[in-house]
Amino acid sequence: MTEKQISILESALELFSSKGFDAVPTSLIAKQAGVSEGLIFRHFKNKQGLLNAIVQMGKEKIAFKIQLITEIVDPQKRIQAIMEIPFSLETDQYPLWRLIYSLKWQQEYSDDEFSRPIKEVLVNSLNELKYFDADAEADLIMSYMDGFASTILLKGEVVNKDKLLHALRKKY
Amino acid sequence: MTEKQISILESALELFSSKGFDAVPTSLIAKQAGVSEGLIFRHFKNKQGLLNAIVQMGKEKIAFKIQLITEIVDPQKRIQAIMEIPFSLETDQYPLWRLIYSLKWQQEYSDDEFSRPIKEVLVNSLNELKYFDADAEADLIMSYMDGFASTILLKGEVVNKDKLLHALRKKY
Amino acid sequence: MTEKQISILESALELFSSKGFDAVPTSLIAKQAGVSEGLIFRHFKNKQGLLNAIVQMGKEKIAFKIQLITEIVDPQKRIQAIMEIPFSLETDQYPLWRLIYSLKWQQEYSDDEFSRPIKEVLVNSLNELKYFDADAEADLIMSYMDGFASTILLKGEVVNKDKLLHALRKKY
Amino acid sequence: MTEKQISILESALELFSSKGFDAVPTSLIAKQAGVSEGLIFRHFKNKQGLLNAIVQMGKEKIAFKIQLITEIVDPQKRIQAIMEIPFSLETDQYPLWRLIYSLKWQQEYSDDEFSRPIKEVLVNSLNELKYFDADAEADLIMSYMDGFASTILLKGEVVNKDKLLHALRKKY
DNA sequence: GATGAATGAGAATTCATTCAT
DNA sequence: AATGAATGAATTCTCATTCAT
Repeated sequence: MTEKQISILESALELFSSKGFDAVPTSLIAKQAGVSEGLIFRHFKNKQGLLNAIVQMGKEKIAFKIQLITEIVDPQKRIQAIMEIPFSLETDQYPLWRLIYSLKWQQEYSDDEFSRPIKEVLVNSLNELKYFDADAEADLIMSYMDGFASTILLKGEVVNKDKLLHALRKKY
Repeated sequence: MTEKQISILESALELFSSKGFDAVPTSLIAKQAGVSEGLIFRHFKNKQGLLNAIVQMGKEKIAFKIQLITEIVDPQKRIQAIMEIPFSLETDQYPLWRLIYSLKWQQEYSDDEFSRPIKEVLVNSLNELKYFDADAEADLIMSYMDGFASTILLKGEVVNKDKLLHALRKKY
Repeated sequence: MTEKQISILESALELFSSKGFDAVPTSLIAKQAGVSEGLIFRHFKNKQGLLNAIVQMGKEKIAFKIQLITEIVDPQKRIQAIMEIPFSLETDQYPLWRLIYSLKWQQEYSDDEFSRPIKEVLVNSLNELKYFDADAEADLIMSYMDGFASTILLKGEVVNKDKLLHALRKKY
Repeated sequence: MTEKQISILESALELFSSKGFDAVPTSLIAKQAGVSEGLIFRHFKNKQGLLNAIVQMGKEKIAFKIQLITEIVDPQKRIQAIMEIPFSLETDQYPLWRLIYSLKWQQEYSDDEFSRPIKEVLVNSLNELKYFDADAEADLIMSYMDGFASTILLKGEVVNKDKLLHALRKKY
């Protein structure tokens, strides 16, 4: 990937995640990336292709994170690691996650490839722990996660993350 | 409000909530509402005005719901009622809530007028219960709520709401 | 003519003369006249009909002015009276004249019915005075008149009318 | 400036000057210029921007003309040169001048940047000639000019320009 | 006579995308 | 690879006009 390709991806991610895919003209992406308008189409075929590329990168990053978690032997600790993902995100990863969360709400672009691998780990871990209804329990945990993630991604530094994390640990 | 105005609002809500504000052309709204496109602008000034009208109605509906909850005397029960809002939504209210949740992710349209009154009730109730850090605790509860709401609104009938609710009651 | 008809005509004249016929929506005329939008069309058939009505009134006012001037016996004095028309306009007549002058520049609406009767008086008077080329001389005088009229109508109180008039009298 | 930009400017000038700015749709300009409608907006931002570009070019042409006149040493001759500007216009410059004169009558677009430099030259020249009230005298001369210009631009070949010019020279 | 809701044609403007260079 | 001029299809919005009441 050339420097300009990366620049396009970064600008697009930034803009898509703050304004929404449909609200961002490709011309603005090009401008912010410091490239010509045509270049986006040479590299990514069309606007949707640009989104796909970003989403693909996102999936890989998540897969990597999940991979690490899978290696934890204790299922209890594995589950906890999953739940604490939202708290472990670096600020520079926020745009990607914000984009992923915002796309959920749009029929057209929605895609559960993001949550599926996470849920799998949870179900497996819960089964190891002999939970009766692992699937429903996994949904519950994923709900908590989504709630925390939303709070953190949207309120940013306004919310007291440590307090939230502390409460979460006590409750769970 | 004339019949056609209502029809426009309903179609717009339906479409905005499933595809996203920016992805819906006014021509489609008009078509679905069975009115001329010009009528949208006569009644709501512009597309944003149409969104505002929907959002305003939403705020009023929420205010009403909150009002009822405020009348619960036992603070513990009041908090529980708040947390269980996502579970008590009628299916025909889903579009409004989906729209509200999706707008959160768009800088341009985001507006915390929805969550503020809810948080207020929580903070007041927690104070009555002499919680040490009512504000952070309220944020925590709101996180749970958001998580459940997202799950219910997005997965709809796929997820086992009773199971979730049961789990929630046990945990909290 | 009802009060509302007059109100429509006045608002339309005011608006057409300051912004130009094509730049004024009928809705604005209705609003400013304090009547419903539909009423304009009931009374004047269409927007063009409204302009025609104003223009017709204008022609009548001018015809009246010319009539008075025709009654002057001395051809020299008659010519002078013509030339001084721009200086004798009441401020409340400015909008009508501004409209007439602005329409001149639009092919579509241009119409020399305004200047023709004036030129006729001039040519007749010049013939009485045995001018060699009365037609060309009339054009010259009309040019002066147009120049003064433009200056007065556009600069309004900014320009020193007495000074202009004095100069005109001396020169001619 | 590309060929197409020039073509747009020429078509727009032609159309604006004959029908008036507000009476000309951009689609017509594009058609006449042989370009896509979108191109107008790419190059000139919006319809007003197109007008501005034309007006700007006009100002530069006038500035050039004035510059030449400024170089005349004899103030008497300088004034005469100014007065005779309307007579010295080439037919292909008529559209520009017609546009300028028609815009005068529209509040929204009116702009005295056209007349100001001309008046300045006049005032300076009259001061050199020790005129008592140079400013009022300049207004007078500008009135003459405007009158002749209107006549020439609107009547075109119908009017006998030589005769007018001859009369003007004799009178002044 | 008067209202104002409603229409539909068209106007300005945007924007993804193509293409010659 | 990269540019930026150009396109054309949509999109938002305007406005003269009609019509039921």
